[in-house]
Amino acid sequence: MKRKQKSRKKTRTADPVRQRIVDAARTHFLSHGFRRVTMDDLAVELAISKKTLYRYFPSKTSLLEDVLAHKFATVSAALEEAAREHARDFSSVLHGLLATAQRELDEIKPPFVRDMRQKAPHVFKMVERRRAELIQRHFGKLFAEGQRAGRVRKDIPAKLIIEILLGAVQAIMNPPKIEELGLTPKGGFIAITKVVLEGALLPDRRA
Amino acid sequence: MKRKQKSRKKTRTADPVRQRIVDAARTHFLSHGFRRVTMDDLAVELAISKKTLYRYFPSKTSLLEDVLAHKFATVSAALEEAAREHARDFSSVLHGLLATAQRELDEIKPPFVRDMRQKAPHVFKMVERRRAELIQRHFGKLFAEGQRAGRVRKDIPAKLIIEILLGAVQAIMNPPKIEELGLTPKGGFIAITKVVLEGALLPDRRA
DNA sequence: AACTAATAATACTAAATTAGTTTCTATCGT
DNA sequence: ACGATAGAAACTAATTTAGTATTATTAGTT
Repeated sequence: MKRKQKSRKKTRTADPVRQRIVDAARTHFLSHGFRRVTMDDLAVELAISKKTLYRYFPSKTSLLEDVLAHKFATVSAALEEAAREHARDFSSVLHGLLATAQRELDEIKPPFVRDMRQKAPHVFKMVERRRAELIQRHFGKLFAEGQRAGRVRKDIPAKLIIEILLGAVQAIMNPPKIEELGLTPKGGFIAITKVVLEGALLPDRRA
Repeated sequence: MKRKQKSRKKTRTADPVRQRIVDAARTHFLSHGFRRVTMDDLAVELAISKKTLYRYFPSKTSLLEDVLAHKFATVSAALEEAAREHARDFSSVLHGLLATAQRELDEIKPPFVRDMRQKAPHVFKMVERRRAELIQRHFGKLFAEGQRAGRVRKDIPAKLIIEILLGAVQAIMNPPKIEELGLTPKGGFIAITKVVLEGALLPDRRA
């Protein structure tokens, strides 16, 4: 009898041990890749036994699935929160969304992407798809409104403008570049959004 | 006879392929650890065959040795250069040395240290020893002069003051903390050196 | 064209590592 | 004391990896 019958509604997400495992796995998977992180490593780092690890997750793969699900949920919530918090005007919301996206996406390092692309193409596709959905949902709405309000040019797909912004942020907002350019993190965002927005925005007709 | 003619004064170390290998290995070893970087990974990344890799280095261990030797040489040269460049006054030199040390030491991430400590204790000891030598050589001289000149208090070992400084830099000068504190990288250094120096320096008697 | 030297690509092997299981023992709340 | 849980460690089967050998290709030289 392996199954626990007592509390079947033991909320999957609220178990603190489970949460600790997912957190540690997320950190290491995303920064070092899936292959490179062993279950033994995780157990040692968490100071739990492998047995306990496997009590919470039947396999390494299932742990990865939970990590990804959790990560997407976190990012989506953070983007929503950012939009709500900065809901003053277009560029304010955009700024908040970009900063949040950068902060969250920065955790995903090349080794992880390489691992997924190479050894789990279906997972890779899924990640790409969900990334696109997230962008569409959180940025797309903003830009669609901007276009309706005549604040954003319509001759270039909003999706493309968004990717240009994200690409610029990804390229600039890393420590060496920041230092090289003598910026603060905040200053970097301001500069990027200023540059791209003043290229992307139509002249304000209210003036 | 076919021979490289480009720089004859460096015939021993100037092989560009060898240099590329050491560079890539350094980056990956120091950031992900020794275990987690495979020779196949390196070969693929460098777009060379394993055969070529093993033509330049007889074993993975020998590659590690070269990486470490090269790293120490680089750090030492960078510190010398920093001291020369900022050779105006005590705090200017110190500032330059700290910034350089931070930049160079930041490449060495926990997984590498863990690997060395766990699987190659003698290498770990060697690294620690050479680190201490470097610090002694580059910082020690500066502080000894400072003490002779009556600019640095003598009742606390210079070595300890230096480690306090380095510890503070290590603790503060990472992106999350920098952002959390709303600093620029440069501003962080200025704040740290100011705080610690004004605690470490005797009042200037010329006034 | 033939020769030489270097290398990419690939396949291979022996050794090491790892995902997942099992056994044994200790702890803890009831 | 009981029953469930967890740590520690040994274990196994499957995978991975360091290092080697083979072959084919390229480029320069004679």
